[in-house]
Amino acid sequence: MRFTEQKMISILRHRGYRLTPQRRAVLRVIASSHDHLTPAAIYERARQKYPDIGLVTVYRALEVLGKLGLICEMHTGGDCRSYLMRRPSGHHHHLICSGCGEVIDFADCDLSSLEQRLTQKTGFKIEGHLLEFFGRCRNCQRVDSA
Amino acid sequence: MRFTEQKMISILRHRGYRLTPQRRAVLRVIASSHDHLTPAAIYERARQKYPDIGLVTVYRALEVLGKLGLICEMHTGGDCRSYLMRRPSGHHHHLICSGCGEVIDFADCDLSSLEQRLTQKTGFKIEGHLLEFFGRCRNCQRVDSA
DNA sequence: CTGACTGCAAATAGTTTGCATGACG
DNA sequence: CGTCATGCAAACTATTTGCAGTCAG
Repeated sequence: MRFTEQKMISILRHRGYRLTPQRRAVLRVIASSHDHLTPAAIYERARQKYPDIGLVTVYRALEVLGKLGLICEMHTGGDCRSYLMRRPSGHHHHLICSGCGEVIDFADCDLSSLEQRLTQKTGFKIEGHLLEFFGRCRNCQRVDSA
Repeated sequence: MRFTEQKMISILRHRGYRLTPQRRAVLRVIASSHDHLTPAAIYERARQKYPDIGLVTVYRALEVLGKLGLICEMHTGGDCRSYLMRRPSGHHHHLICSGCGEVIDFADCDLSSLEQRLTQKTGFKIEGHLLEFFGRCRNCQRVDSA
C-alpha cells in the first residue's frame, strides 16, 4: 500500500525532477516514520543523515513531493499547523493517536448515504470530504492506565 | 440552533468576562456571517462598526469566545490556516462551499459502525472525529454552468 | 555543460506578549 | 475604584523569496 523509496524515486525522475541527496534524505525520513511530522521535525531528522541540509530545502522538497502526490497534509483537531506524512495511493483517511502521534491510514469509509441526505437537504453538489479519527493507540492506553 | 447575540452575551457575563464594545463587535461579525472568516477578515469587518478596534483585540476576543465554546475552528482542505465561525451547541460538522465559502452545519453523522470496525482492527480507543464535506452550493453551481 | 537545486540571508505573514492606559461593572 | 481589557509596539514562529554558487544528468 505504501510507496517504496524506489517507487518514489522513479516517480520523481519520471516527472522531470532531479534526485538530490537532500530530497532523498527528506523522502527517507517521511517514509520511515509512522507519525505526522512538522517541517521542522523532518529537518531535524534529515540532518542526522545529511548534516548540511537547510530548512529551506526541506520546505522546497516537501512542496515537490506534495505536487507529486507522494505526501499529504494532516489536519489535527488542536492547533492548525500543517503536518505531513507519507501517503498511500488514492483516497484515504487517518486515525491519529493523541498520545504518541502514530497515524494509521484507512480507506473504507462509507459516507454515501450521508452524502445523499446532505445533497437533498441543501442542494450542494458534494465533491469531497475530510475525515479523521482521534483516539489512543494500544500502547498509549496502557500507559494511561498505569 | 444558533446562539443569539443575547445568549452569547449572557454566557460571557455568566463566566465572569466583561462585555466590551470590541467583543460585541467581534461577536456580531461572526454571528452575522455564514462564511468562515480569518481573524484578519473579522478585524476588517469589525472595524466598519468600531473603527478603533485593534487586530490584537480581535485575536484575544476570539480566544475568549473559543474558550466559552461560542465559536469553533475550521479545517479546510486547502491551506491550513485556522478559520472561525459561530457554533451551534454540541457535536457537529461542516459542509463548505468551495465557491463562496458558505458553511452549513449538520450533526447527523453516523460513524459508529466504522468506528467499531476501526477499533477492532487497530486496538485504538477512539475518542473523537473530524468530518467535513466540500462541494458547491446551489448558487455557485449555477454560476459554474453559466 | 547548463539549467535545476541548494543554502544563506533577508523578507513576509500570522500570531503572541509586555506594558501603560482606559473603562466595565 | 479595582480589575480586567485594550492598543500599541515589539517579539516570535512559520514560511517564502532573491540570489549567487553548485551539482545532477
